Amino acid sequence: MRIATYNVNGVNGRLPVLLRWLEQTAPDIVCLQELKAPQEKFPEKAILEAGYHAIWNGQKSWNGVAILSRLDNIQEVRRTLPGDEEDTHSRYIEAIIDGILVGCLYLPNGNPAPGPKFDYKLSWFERFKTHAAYLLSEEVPVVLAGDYNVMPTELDVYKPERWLDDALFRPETREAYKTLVDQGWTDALRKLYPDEVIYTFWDYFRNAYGRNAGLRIDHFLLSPQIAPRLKAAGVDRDVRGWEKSSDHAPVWVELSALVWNSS
DNA sequence: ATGACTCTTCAAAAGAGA
Repeated sequence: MRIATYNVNGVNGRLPVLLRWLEQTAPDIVCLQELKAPQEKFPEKAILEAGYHAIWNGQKSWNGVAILSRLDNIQEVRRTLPGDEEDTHSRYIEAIIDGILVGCLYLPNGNPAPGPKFDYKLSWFERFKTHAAYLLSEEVPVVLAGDYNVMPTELDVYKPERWLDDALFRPETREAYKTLVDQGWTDALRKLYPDEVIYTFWDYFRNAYGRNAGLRIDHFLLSPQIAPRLKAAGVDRDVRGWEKSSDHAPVWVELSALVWNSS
């Protein structure tokens, strides 16, 4: 079972890239962020023809998240993050697929910081932590995948000293991520590659991809009921080099079907 | 320290992204 997450940066503008990547790598489940499309403009037909059923939460111009599955077995649980009825951003959607609860998130960027956008980021983060703690209390297999807009440590930034005041790297943001993980989650890529430089984003400026001036901001968090099934994980780095690519690359985890019980 | 690029939209300039 392969689950992937991909910030597409415009699901219609990037559709050829998305379809090519789906065909090449054929993940079982896909979380998409930054659809940048209203609900009625989601390319459902093209996605279906590519072999995927989908649920999505669109929004005009910005945000937007979706969950795709090769099997028609998506049980939608929610399409908003609990805790603030006033929040109009489409940044969260959650479903149960094959007994796995999948949460697809697009955490706010938060720049410029400090300011109202940074406040929104931190309050969204707090709501997300509250919900994540609830999911842990359910003691079921949970995968929280998406664009967290956080570089967790200095290892995750090409030049940490340049990002100290940025909303993606400020102490408050890193602390929020750390306390989230410390609830009992496994950061899948760091678990398998504790010391490696891994990036999931390279901006469009100054040949950042060519220079490998990247960031690791797209993450997979696994609950204890599924973390032992983690077999492999990686970044489809080459996709970032394709024509008309998103500024993010897809990230994936491979989960074994069964856990070996040593007792 | 700036600005580099690319997306979106009542469709030209502007906001957002990270």
